[in-house]
Amino acid sequence: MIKKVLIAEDHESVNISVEKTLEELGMTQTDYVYYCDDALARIQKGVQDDQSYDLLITDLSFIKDSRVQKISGGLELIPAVRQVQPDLRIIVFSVSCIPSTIEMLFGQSDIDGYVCKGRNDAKALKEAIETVAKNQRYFPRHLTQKIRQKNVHDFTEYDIKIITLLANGMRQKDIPAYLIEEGTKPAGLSSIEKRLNYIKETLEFTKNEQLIAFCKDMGII
Amino acid sequence: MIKKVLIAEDHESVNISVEKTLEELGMTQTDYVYYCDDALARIQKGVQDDQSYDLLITDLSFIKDSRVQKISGGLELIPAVRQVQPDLRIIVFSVSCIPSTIEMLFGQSDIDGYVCKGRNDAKALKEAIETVAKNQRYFPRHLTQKIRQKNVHDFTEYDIKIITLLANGMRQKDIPAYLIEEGTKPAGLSSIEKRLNYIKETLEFTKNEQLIAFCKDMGII
DNA sequence: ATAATTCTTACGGGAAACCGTAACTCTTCC
DNA sequence: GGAAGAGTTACGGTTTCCCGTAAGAATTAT
Repeated sequence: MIKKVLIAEDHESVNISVEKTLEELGMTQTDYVYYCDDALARIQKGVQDDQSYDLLITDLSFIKDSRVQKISGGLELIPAVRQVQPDLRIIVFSVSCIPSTIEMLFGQSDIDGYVCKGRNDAKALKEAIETVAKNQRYFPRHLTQKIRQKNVHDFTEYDIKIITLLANGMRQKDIPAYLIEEGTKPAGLSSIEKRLNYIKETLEFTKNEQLIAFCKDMGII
Repeated sequence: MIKKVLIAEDHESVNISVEKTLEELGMTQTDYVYYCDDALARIQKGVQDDQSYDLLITDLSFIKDSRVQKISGGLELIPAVRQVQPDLRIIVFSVSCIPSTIEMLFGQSDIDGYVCKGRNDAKALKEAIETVAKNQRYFPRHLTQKIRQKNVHDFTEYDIKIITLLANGMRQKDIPAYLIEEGTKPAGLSSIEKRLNYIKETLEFTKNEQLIAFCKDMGII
């Protein structure tokens, strides 16, 4: 039974409608926070006071502003929360729809639901909450297909690291030194080239610029 | 006096809270659409039936899906709408917060308000609607400062065209031919290089990849 | 332990991008 | 009409990136 819900979402407008959805489901005991640090603090307090939350609905990306935060986004928040309250149910509510990230969240962080923001997201969120309330997992329908069809490249952490470096303006030839410094392998320039080529080939891209644009669109970086 | 309002916004969850905000302001005659083409059609119909809208609240970026659209986003929708109904009030409600785009919208398209999605966006939107109802313009407060400081490069249409081509995977050396075909000037490779260099220099970027990433972040392309 | 396989790296030729300079064209002003 | 100036383009040298091949290292199997 879900009673106490915490919403972690920086967009007030989204917050409002999530709250409304919860109301419609008869869940009136809702709190909302605009920052990840606040979310973790609330959950910690809930556990301490023996009034722990039943469900966390969280975004992944949070806008940075003047308030400096330890936790910068949902991807960091979720593991932190898991440590504090392992039995908390978690639904992720985000614009980004990257199969590999979603799979990772279900696998590693054991989240209970994922809803992509977009057309019909409110209905989907409602469904998700209802499903999770029944102790089931909610997996975005259209994604089960997407994950099957492997024409979409599955970005590994390594891929994301390289692409991020490029997007930050690092020259390809300088990346090996950086990776060695960081202890990431493989670090050879050829390996990096090869990997980038492979990614571009599978996605039928010709240039790095195109890849960067794609990754930004997909919310991968 | 604002009575009839159209909301063009692809995220259902945002739509719901915008509607709620309008309700709180006593505006119950609201329609909402998830696609730009629908928005234009509704406005056209309103004008024809002599039941035109008083206010349009629109997002800028719309997710592409299976439904093919003529108008892909708010930046195209707004001028099209202006042609159909020049006196319509327009408030843009978007995540992207690029001073030059906002200035352009106020200047060229004569919009009445701009609200950035984020923390407190619902309150800001409410303020904006109230302000516009009083026949005043609503300009995001924190942006007046940002626009003053000109360290941010002002992207021209030409810039955006080139950068978009790069992001689509076109090789730099192939761009001149394309621009000549299109009738855009200057088309020389040197001019393109020079312009890209200038942009990168002012933004203190080193590589095209970085520029693409930046433009995607800012919603410029 | 050795062979086979896979993964990683090094190297080199060629293409593209980068960058400065100089020539060219077009407007503007006298 | 001619000169000055800004804007555009052409060209050449350098760097970086691209891409294929082959050598080397690590892992697994025999």
